[in-house]
Amino acid sequence: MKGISIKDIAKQAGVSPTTVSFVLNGKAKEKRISDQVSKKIQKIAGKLKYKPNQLARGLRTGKTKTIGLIVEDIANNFFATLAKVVEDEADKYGYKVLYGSTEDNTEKAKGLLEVLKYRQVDGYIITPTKNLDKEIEQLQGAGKPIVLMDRYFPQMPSHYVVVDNYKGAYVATEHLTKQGYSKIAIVTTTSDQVQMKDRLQGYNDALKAAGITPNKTLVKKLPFDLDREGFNDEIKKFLTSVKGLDAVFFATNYLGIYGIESIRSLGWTIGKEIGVVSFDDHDIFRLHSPAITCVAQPLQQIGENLVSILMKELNQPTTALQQVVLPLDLIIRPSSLHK
Amino acid sequence: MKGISIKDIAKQAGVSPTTVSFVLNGKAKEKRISDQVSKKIQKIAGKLKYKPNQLARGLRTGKTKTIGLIVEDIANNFFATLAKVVEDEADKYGYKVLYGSTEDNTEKAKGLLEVLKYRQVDGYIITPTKNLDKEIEQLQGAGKPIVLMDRYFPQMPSHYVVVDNYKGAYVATEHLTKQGYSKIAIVTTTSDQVQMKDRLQGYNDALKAAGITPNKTLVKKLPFDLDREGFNDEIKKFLTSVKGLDAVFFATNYLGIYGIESIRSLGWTIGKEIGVVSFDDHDIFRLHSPAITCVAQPLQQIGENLVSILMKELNQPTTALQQVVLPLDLIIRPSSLHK
DNA sequence: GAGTTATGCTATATCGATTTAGCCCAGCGT
DNA sequence: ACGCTGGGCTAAATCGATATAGCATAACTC
Repeated sequence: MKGISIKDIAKQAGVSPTTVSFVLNGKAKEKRISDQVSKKIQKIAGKLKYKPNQLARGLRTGKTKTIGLIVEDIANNFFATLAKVVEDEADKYGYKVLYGSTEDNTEKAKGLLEVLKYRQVDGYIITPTKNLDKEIEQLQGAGKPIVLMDRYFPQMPSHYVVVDNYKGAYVATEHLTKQGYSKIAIVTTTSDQVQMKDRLQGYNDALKAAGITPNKTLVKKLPFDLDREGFNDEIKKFLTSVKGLDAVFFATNYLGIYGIESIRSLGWTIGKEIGVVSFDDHDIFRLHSPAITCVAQPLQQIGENLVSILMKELNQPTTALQQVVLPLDLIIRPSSLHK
Repeated sequence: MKGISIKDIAKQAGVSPTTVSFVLNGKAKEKRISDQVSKKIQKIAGKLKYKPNQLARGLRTGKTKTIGLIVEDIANNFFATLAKVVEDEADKYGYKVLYGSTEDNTEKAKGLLEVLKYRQVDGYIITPTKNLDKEIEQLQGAGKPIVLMDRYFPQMPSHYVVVDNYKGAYVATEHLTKQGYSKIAIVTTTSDQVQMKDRLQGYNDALKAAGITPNKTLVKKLPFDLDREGFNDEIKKFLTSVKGLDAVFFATNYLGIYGIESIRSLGWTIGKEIGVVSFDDHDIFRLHSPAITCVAQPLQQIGENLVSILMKELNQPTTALQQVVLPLDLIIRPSSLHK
């Protein structure tokens, strides 16, 4: 039970494998194969349910019809949902997806790139970790299409699809100031990559615009690799250390989730004693009591853009960089309204 | 920049590609290659960072070191987390994973199997949809190792890893009865696959054991393909239609999530007016106020078992069926304590 | 009717690895 | 000196598809 090959069809049709290949690749006209033979081959191929062996084809053509998707953490709701969008979109073009999670670890990311490379994926969608620019440039140099997501390297030209992190954070913070909150903290990551920098900058600028002077003691940066308890401990320690704190902005969805948990275990009432806003939407934020205000990312759009750019590059590489910055939505909920 | 091939190494070492292949595949001794040559080849391969082209190797050997993972919905927390475990475990054996979501749709599942088949994956981990048994049997007949997860076909022999759904549902329901709830509804899916049947059976039997007669008007079955609004409408309609209802058991995590949302939009207080228990744990259940009692699945264990069984079958196919039923944990939280 | 062009198809090399069959040489026995 | 054994290595076939070069035969030109 090894599957039908092009030879089987050739034999049945009484022609050469070459002819079969031409016909099945739509080159019948171009290669001057008669309609008669052409139809006969089509019919036999249909009857035998012939599917070309992708390995053989890939070996010969160098195209595997596979794309590599590298995310931070596939178990995270944001990336999982995005992965599904990417998978669905890629499928429309006949591409399959190989995934991998970096856990925000550059060594793991390098390993993933290595594996995907020798599996000959045609193109990459990458959520880069810090310092991954060297490897990415190498791949680009090798002519592999790459689209970055969620973040990019400002000093390195590349295609990317990101969201307007600066404005998202600005609007979220501005919303808090307008609600009357004035001692507003931010809990963010230690990452100094562009997306987090922008969010911090948006937060700072919104404060200034409201006449509030940003204060370093109101900024807490946490590493990615803590466990749940670690996050909760750090957040609690931080929140209790700030005197007069009346609101917090969590800069990622997982920080928001840990943040809620921490605040609750401190016995504080969200929306009363402390205003809360988080980056990224999540079922939890919608269902929490009170529901949590957030800056939602347009997942469907991000995924569509990623795949469509990659496909364009796969089919007709251009020199023009495609850089998409999508707008964010502030979804206002009770967690930030009761000052 | 096409990557190093075995020929490049052969040329540099002044030997034939055959020799290189033998050495790099650990057959040096067996094929009587001298230590001298062997070491030289190793060294050159290391220096050039040689990675075998998986396509070529796959074409020749029929092994792609890739497994196909078919889940119900990769965007669902349960499957996403499991996917990550599977990915990590598979990686330990040098395998990569190709994913796909069925959306509980048999046609989509068939399509996925088709694609994975002609991508020559070595083995499959499948969350089967209804009526997928024919296709699965065919694959088994073709000698492809398959491990089913989450559910299986009772009439069809196969390897599988599932949880003790019957007992899980039994314990959850029993817990409710012990807390004094007596009019206990269940919201489950229309699926008549074994996992849902078992859960329903566990629910029914626990009621009987508590001296309560199961009542069909307390059972609501919903299809998979509703949207959020559809689920909420149906659940609300159902819950309000039952007179004297004092508790609900939601048979999957997404039903639990929609259920919470529905109950809240009805203005009922969970844990007071209505007891709630759900299958599967989820951050939402932990963080909800009140937190939701649930039957948690051992994700790590499930993933480890799936991969280890598959690897065993890949390396030394046996006739012995490996069927693992893992125990579940009832995590008691306030949503079911205040009768 | 010799030379040219078009038509319709095929033989063969190729992608990069693995695998089978077997060559060549040295050493040994008799 | 002849045959035999075993050590050390390689040529060539193979996996399945695609790409290149080219071979017949028919048709057309003048």
